[in-house]
Parts: sequence; structure tokens; C-alpha cells
Amino acid sequence: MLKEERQLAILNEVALHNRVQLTDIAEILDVSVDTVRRDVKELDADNKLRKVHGGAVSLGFISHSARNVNIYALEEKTKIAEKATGLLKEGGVIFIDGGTTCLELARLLPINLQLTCFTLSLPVAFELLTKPNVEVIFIGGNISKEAQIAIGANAMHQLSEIKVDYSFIGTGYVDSLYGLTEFDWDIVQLKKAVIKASKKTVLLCISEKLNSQHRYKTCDINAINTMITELEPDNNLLNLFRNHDIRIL
Amino acid sequence: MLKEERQLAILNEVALHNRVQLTDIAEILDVSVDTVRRDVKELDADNKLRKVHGGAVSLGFISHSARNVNIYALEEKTKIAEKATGLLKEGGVIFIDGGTTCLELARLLPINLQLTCFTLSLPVAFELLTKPNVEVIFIGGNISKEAQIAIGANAMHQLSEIKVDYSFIGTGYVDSLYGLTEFDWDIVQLKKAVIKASKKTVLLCISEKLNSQHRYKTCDINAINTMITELEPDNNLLNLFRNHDIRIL
DNA sequence: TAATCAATTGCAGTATTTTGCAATATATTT
DNA sequence: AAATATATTGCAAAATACTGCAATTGATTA
Repeated sequence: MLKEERQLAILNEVALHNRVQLTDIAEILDVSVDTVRRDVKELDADNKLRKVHGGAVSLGFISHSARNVNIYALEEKTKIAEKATGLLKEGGVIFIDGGTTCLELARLLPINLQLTCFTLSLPVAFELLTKPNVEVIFIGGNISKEAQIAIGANAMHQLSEIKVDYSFIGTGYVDSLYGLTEFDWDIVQLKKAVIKASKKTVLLCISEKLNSQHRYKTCDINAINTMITELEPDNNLLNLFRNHDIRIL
Repeated sequence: MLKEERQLAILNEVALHNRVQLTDIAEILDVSVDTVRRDVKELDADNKLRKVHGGAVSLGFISHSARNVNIYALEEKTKIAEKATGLLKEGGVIFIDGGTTCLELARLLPINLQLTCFTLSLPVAFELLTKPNVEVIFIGGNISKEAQIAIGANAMHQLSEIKVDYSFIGTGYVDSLYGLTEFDWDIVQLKKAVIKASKKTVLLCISEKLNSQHRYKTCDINAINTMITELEPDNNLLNLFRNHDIRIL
């Protein structure tokens, strides 16, 4: 039996029952538990399911955890968000992406700055509700349970009909050579649409992500106008990005 | 049984009853109290619920936005929401309105029921993220800061392009003669669009609102197919509504 | 086709996690 | 304060996970 067959069978089982036990699968497919474990490990790495002790559960099943309160590397992200607010102008029209860094930006928007702000992200939209001078426009669509953002054709189409001054986006991976990449195809499509809808694109990215890459490409580094990390702009870690036509903050 | 299953079951119980006892859970799930205690401890650490002496209590809904606090007449609204879930069918396509009663419905959607659910409400969308079997579609638009829902031309237009089996709506005021009315013109327009997009419309309404009216009219009572209050269907307070062609639950 | 290399798989030994139990401590109620 | 209920702690058994390794398979190259 081919590995792919097996993995499909596992995914099928997970989709059907929201959960599986390694031992059950092993018996059904007549392979060792170790093999199933390794399969599940791979599928987890590919974000197709979530591996747990004793088995696996579907991504939606666990989505409670998406409501996480603890933000990883909060301090760095706050620093990035603070720098980003420096780009904002009174009366501007911006887009804020999903992700914890962008959420931090939403949180730190100056309370007296008047803005029109588009977003796909439920948490960002929520955060923006607390800003009396920000007109919030949510771009609707199917909601991704993991990312808590609108995705799909509808969201893409809505994006195609707007043009913002600045978009602030995050990325899963960034590399000076390979550009911005993600492990999720849908997300890549969406980000492309966001970039297209922006006069200028600002990448918010903690330095930890620098020089990493994944499967699907969002855009080249040059498609970004400004890159903001928590580092000082002259930090050596940013050297590789200096050749490109981007501003580093 | 996987730990994740158990924890989800616990969260479900907590969501349903707002408070549970460890011993009850232990019996229901057929595990030791110690195990339940440990699960609850973890869930508490993850901010999914709050552990108290002898059991656990629900956090309310949106934990990261401190706005939720106390919902007025929660008990009545929970009762209404529970009745409403009885109308749901596997694979159905529904719309859930904003407002605390509808939010309560979203919260109480059975965890294993597969649904497609449209909404305009950010809190409802958030709540639905916790339901693995619910496909959530947010109807985008300008976000109203007070109501926390999408409004405006865009939202209206999106509504005009869908048709759902059931819509569950709230209302500011309801009267057997004057029908459903609101304080806010924009909201009225939106609700009209919702009703138009529904094969059947279900009104969720605490009895306190019966026989009240305001400035702008959403629709006649007859436009509603089913009205759900926290009262018994044969309660005298509902007499005035019996002449009309609506079902009372 | 034969030879070679990389990937896959099962196994054994060891480490880690989970779970229930018992003893003790703390909290709640009467 | 006594009685009861709930928490905490440490522990041991069982289940599960991880690691390295060898046998096998499958694909690639010569």
C-alpha cells in the first residue's frame, strides 16, 4: 500500500469522525502503529490535521485553541507595530492583514487618528471596534477557522474592487531570494489579491522569520515597499535585503 | 477516548450549562474525577474556561475583548436559544443575526451538527469559530461599532445574493399590530434584506419586548414564520399573536 | 538488466505522557 | 468544630512516543 493512499485514508477518517486513534488506523490499514504515527506526523507538519497524544483530530475540532491569548514574541511584535504606526497619515485608507503582528498594529493604532481600515481578520476587526475614529470595513467571505480570516472567492473578489494607500501584511516565511512564501495555497492567493489592492505594501515580520521559506510563493521581495522588523534598520541580519528596492525600518 | 475529545466535551457542557461539576463530568464521560480535574486545569490555563472549586464555569464569549461581561436576561435568552436549536437540520443553511439572543443561539449550536451559517455579526462569527462542523460565512461591509455587525450597501448587496433555509433574527421592538420595529433606519433596511434572503424567518425575542414599538418598521408580524420566546407557547402573554399566521414556540 | 541509492517500514529499547489510586491537605458546609 | 467535599501530591501501571537500526522496497542510473 502506497504511503499516499494511507495518508488519504487517514485524512478521510479524520474528516469523517473529526478524530482518529493511531491503533485503530493501524489495524484498519494493516500496518504498524509506527507507520501510522509517522504518517500522522507528516500530515500534521503539512497542517492537514492535528496530531495529539494517541491519535489525531481535525483542524476545526481543536479550533478553541485559536482563541489563544498568549501571543508569541509579543514584545518584538509590539515594537514592529509601533514602527508601523509611523507610516500612517490622517484620513488614510489602509488594509490590515491577519496574524498576531498585525493584530498588534490594530491594537496600537493611535486613538485620535482618523482612518479607513479594511481587514479580513475577525480579531483585527474586533480590535478596531475600540477605535472611535477608525471606519472599519470587513471583507466578507468564508471564514477560516484556524486563521480566523475571510478566505475564498468572495473575499478575493471584494479585494479586487478596492485600492488602499497602505496594506500591512504578515507572512509565514520570508527570504531575500525566494521572497514571501506560505504553506497554504489559499492564503497565498489572498495575499496576492491584497498586494494588488494596495498602492504600497508594508511587510511586518519578526526577525526570526528572516531567511525561511516554504512551498507556495506570495511574491518577490521587490513587491514589498517597506519591511519592518523589530531590529534596528542597520542590523547585519538585514544585509541580504538591502540589495532590493525596499525600505527597511 | 482521546484527551482532546474529552476536553471538547467538557467545553461543550460548560457552554451549555454555564457551570458544571467535576463529578458530573466524570460520570458522563466515565473517567476518574482526577482526570477531569486535570483537564479542567489545562483548559483553565488555556483560558477556555474558569476553574472553580468543585467544577468549572464558562468564560462568557469573547475572552480577549473585555466587552462581554453580563448579558441582560441571560437565562431567558438561553432558553430561547435552546428552543431554536430544535429547528435545525443536519446540512441546513441558516443565517444568524446579531444581538445577544442570537449570540446565545450561536453558542448553543450542537457541536456535531453540520451547518452552513451566514452572519453579519462579529461576535456571532467568533462564536461559530468554535464549532468544527459549521461552515461560517461572514457577510462583509462597514462595521457598526455599537452593534458590532456589518451594515451598509455592501452588506445589503451580499444579502441579496443568498437564500437560506432559516434565518434567526432579533428585533428591538415587536408588537402584534405594528410588527417588528427598530430605532435605527439602517438596521431596518438590513433586516428587510435578511428576511428577503430567507425561506423561513424565525424571530427570537424575550417576552419583555412584546407589545413595544418604535419609529421604523422592519416588517409585519406575518412576515415571521416562527416566534420563539422564553415563555411556554400557551402563555397568555402571547394571545395577541395567535391571530396571525405564525408558529409560536 | 544490473547495480546503486534513497525512501520506507517494522522492530526493539528507552523515554515520555496519561491515568487512576491512595494519602494528605485544604476548602466548604452544617 | 465536625463532617463532608474538593484539591494536591506522589506514585505506579499502562499507553503512547521517540530513537536508532536493519531489512525491504522502489526508483534511478549505469
